[in-house]
Amino acid sequence: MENKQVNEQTYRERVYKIVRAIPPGKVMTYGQIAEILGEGYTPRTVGYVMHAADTQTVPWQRVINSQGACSTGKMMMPVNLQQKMLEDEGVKFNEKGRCDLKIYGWMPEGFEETKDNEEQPSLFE
DNA sequence: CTCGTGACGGGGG
DNA sequence: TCCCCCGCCACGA
Repeated sequence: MENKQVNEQTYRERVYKIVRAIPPGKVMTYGQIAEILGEGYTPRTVGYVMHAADTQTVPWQRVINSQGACSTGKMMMPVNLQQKMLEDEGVKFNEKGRCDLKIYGWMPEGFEETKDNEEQPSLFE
């Protein structure tokens, strides 16, 4: 392709692509996404990117912080909105507004912590 | 070009 | 468990 813009996914779109792949009832953390995308990405920047996400085409509610809680705060809408949307998908939160990442946490195939397996380049890079 | 900001994370007390 | 501090990097002013 001569037009590089087409082939070159923008910094943000790489994040969105992963978010769109998260199945309902599952969640991912900012740090996890940053780690999958590799160098150049940090939890901070992933959050920044999510801030500008198109809420109509990206399941933004499935991205939460490493504590298992919604970090949306009160900046955009009722804090409960994100949590409520997730609960509607079957994610259970405790009184402190946290869910169990060991249960609801999700990762694209081929990334399962690579215990004794080598690192896989990634299907999202 | 520089500066500040932010949907974060992890370590330490 | 909670609170504080520091590092991280894209992006707008």
